[in-house]
Amino acid sequence: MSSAEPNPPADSPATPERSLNFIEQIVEEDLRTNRWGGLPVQTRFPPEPNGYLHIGHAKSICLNFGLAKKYGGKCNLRFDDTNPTTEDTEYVDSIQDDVRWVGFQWDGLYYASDYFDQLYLWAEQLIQEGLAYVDSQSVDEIAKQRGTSTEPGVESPFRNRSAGENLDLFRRMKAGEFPDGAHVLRAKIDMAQTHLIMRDPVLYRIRHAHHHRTGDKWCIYPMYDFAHGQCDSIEKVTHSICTLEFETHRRLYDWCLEKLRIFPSRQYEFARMNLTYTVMSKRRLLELVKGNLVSGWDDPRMPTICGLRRRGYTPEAIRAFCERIGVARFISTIEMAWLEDALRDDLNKRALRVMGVLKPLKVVLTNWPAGQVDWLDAVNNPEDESAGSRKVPFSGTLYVEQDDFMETPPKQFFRLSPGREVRLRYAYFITCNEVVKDASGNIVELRCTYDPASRGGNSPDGRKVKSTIHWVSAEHAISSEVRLYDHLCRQPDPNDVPAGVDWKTTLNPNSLEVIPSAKLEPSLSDAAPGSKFQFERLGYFCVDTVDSRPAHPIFNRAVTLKDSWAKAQKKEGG
RNA sequence: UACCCGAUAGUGUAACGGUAGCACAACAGAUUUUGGUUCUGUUUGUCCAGGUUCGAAUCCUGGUCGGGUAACCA
Repeated sequence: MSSAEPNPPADSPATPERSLNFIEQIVEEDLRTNRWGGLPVQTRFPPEPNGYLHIGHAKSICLNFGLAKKYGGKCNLRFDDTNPTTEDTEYVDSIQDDVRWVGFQWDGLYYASDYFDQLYLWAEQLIQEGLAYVDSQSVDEIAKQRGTSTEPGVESPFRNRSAGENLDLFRRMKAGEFPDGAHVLRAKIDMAQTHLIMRDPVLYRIRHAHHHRTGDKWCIYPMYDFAHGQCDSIEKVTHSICTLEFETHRRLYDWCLEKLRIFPSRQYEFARMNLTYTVMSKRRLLELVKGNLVSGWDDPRMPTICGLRRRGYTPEAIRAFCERIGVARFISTIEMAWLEDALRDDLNKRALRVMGVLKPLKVVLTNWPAGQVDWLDAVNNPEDESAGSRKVPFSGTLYVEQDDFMETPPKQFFRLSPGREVRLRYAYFITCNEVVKDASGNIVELRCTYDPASRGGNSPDGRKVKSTIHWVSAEHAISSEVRLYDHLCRQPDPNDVPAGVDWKTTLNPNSLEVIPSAKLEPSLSDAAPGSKFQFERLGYFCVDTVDSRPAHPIFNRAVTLKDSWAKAQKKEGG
């Protein structure tokens, strides 16, 4: 990870060979040509503290921090807090938590508001040099004069105020002499520019609002365009990476740095991503929270970092995902399967295996010695020998999954059915002899016999079974609430609705299924909040960090296991 | 509409004038005490039309389609 070796040997075990993304190419080119005169690569992650971070931000976090790490540079966390009316410390805290959780530590922690004094001085400088003026028109008037893409704008009648008058007015704006909206400071550029952003953009506006950090010190606040580039410049950011919608702003970004004659940070834009079966915009996420359509920002169905964390995602999986999706200038739609696959890939190697039955079907072993309990060895993780094994209790009354029994099975169904023998994982072969139904014909119990010689799961005579199913001992099982999560939206693109139809109609009504009392093996009774397990043959589950109580864990299903039987069935059913 | 940006298998992403590759998905098979994992194989692609060139995904021209911008938001 050190920058000492610009060209690590090909047999370096560090990271597998991957081609450079376009930003890495730029960085390497800059390094090669010594563009920054020996300055380290400096990046920054610049969230506005007005919402929670989501998986899209994770991409930016991994890019910015990853670049610094890869090239031996530094990355700052900087809050872009220039709009006091929408920002709050609640978000400042959550954002820091999330960045750390994703796995990065910033070099400097800054706020745009740290630089308000300097920014103000720069504004005065521009005024003095005739590059900015105070406009006393209303929002509407200014908007009207901006012109259109085809027609040039018209100059403000206040455009040619003297530097002295501008300075006086600007100082009085700062002093609080005017109400909101009375004046703005504008750059004096060119009202005929084809790039509308350059038609005398607003630099400062009056806002008599309490700021989460500077309190009531200021009543004028710089606009994004008059803050971001300068903040980058102050921090000697070499590569200022942002999303595509800021592309047109780059002209103004450069203009400010050039006119102020300060460190020439460069801005580069990459495409944000979309994820299938979910929404990502702050506005829509807020809609879900405010409308109580989810339980909060950290609802495990949310694509927020805290939601994914609560769901059971790991930082490693998130980072692997971000690495895999790449960086480009084309707005991509990533399949949710990629995210899920990244989690499975990580947890497969690390998660301990346990057995749990979600929808229990009682099995009585008719030849089991009454009252006997057998403690059987179960491997904790076949992918990791060092994870060891545990003892699981077995008795004459068990629960198996309802889905693992069919009275009249199709030919491809290998699991339990009348007259058929299957293996109980790590236990015995059992054969189903009788199906017990209630008055209305529902199957309520299976009566089976077990083969004592098959203890551990192998028959001495070498006979094979086509299937192994999971189970729990009825008298030893604990009952736990299990929450099964599915896609937030029912169609890949929630935006793909007819005009006038609310995207919320695409929400998946079955995105959460609560199982009040699943039957789980007893070792799970004291599972720690946040710990993750593979329930064999079902999926990866995480102990909920919010609602679990000591000795009463609640499990969230993070992701299912791949299930080729379910897939085949689904295909059959159309 | 104007300006800017983009377009490579189903989805992403490489190839930087010289054999279109990789991952995920899909499909088929092998292994398997998880219908998991792992392994092997297969299918599917350069938006269109011209031009330059021995040779074009790549360079040029025109078009098509998609996205962004037109806040006293960031």
